[in-house]
Amino acid sequence: MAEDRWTPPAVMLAVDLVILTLREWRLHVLLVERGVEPFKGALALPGGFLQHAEEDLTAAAHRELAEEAAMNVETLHLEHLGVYGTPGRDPRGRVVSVAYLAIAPGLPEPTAGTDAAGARWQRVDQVLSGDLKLAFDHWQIVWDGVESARAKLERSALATAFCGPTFTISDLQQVYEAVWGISLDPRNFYRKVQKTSGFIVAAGPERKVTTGRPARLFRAGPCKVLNPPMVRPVEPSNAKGPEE
Amino acid sequence: MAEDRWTPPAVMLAVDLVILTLREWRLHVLLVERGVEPFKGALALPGGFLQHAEEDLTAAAHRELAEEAAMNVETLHLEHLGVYGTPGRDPRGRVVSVAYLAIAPGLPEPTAGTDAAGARWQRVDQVLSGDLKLAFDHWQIVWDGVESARAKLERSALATAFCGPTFTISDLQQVYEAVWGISLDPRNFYRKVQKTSGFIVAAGPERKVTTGRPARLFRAGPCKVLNPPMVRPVEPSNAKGPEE
DNA sequence: AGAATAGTGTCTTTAAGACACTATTCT
DNA sequence: AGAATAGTGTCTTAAAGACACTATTCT
Repeated sequence: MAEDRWTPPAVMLAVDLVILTLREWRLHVLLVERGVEPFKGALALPGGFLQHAEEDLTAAAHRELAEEAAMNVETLHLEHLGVYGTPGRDPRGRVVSVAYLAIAPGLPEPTAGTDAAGARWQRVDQVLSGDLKLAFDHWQIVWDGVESARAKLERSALATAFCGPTFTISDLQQVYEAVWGISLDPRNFYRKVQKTSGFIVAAGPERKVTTGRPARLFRAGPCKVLNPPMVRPVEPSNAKGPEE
Repeated sequence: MAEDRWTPPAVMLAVDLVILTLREWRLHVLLVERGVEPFKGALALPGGFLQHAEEDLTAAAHRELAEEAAMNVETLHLEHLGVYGTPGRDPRGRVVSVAYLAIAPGLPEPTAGTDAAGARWQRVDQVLSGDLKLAFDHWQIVWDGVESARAKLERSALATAFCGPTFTISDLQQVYEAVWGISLDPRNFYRKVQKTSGFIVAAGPERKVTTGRPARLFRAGPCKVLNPPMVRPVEPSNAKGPEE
């Protein structure tokens, strides 16, 4: 350990991206078909190695997104999700991957980039159920990303980011229902979001193009932290201890 | 980008450890005095480079803890805290550091290890206030670790882990007060913890060695997730949006 | 008129916040 | 007796859960 002139071992550093969006009221994740070995042809998260030793991690993440999915979304807010570095997770050697999470409204249809044979949106439920197999440990990364997104809806005003610039209250409710995978009472939901000051603000008396009574439109409000938080109904397990 | 035989750049990977404990009802963090350049002599978090390319990250974290603080705490549960990889954060080159967080009850007094001139507990408030300067970006890492610990107290039964095997309710209250840095109403606290099923369980009719009425002892219960969570009083800022 | 969707009101229950009092040990 | 700490009870208020009804547009 205290050898002279010892230099630390080098590892390969990669970034992986969990990009979540809502399409047809279902949560989707951006996946690419790998164009190179290993796992050539398999589905995987967009991502890749750092390009040079001084590249910033988030810069690498944005670059990979552009390269593999031709998505030049500079405004996309990437957030640290976790580190995946178990030895043996990548057959090419020791690869430590830093995962980032982004959540956004209807993103454009991606197109194939240089390193991937194709990029497309896949339903998250099909990934998590195992119907779609992913390369490496990417199933775990997607799981962690979805869990993180679900938790964020509780305390942050993130749900509005899933909608367009303006939206109706039932649009917003459908975001919660799609991400949480449950259904909510519309009456209690209306009350809750309207009394959470700064969550949503009216966006003019516009109307909407459907049958039935037209809905009022809203925009995201200035309040970014929901207090009190939205409550996610608890699944029966572990709500009560097995005491008594 | 699509060069043949291109190999990714190597980076140096380090681990850093935020070990939090409670001593004299104040939150303390384990710091070492650096024995080598850079920042020789300065205070820093325990941590260091991976030893070999196949070392597991958590294994490296435990090894550094043993080396730098002579703390062989195999049972210590380390949890991923974040990644700190801004280019330039380490004068030796591109170093990406993975930070881990551990929270534990009265840990032993550390002793100096091989790579550090000394290891000791420092009060977290003195670090966060800037009275104690830390090497690298370790101030930020400590901040993130403390924030994470504060948030964990809300939804998890972690606070019991700060106490010994048995504890009184006011012991537990003091954990919350020390970590959150506020004071709580003992009557409401009693009610809350007692009605949170599975949080604490009675540990016999034992008594305690102080003046005044002896207190009942409890042990940590089986319930790991607090539902509903403990509520942390909100600081006045951002509780309300600036609307209306 | 009737279908379809939007929006509001009320009652109940749970739990937090703010209080004051009783209980048990010690010297 | 009095000091010191432990523990309980009550009232009020905020907010979630569970309901049924009214409102506005379309065909």
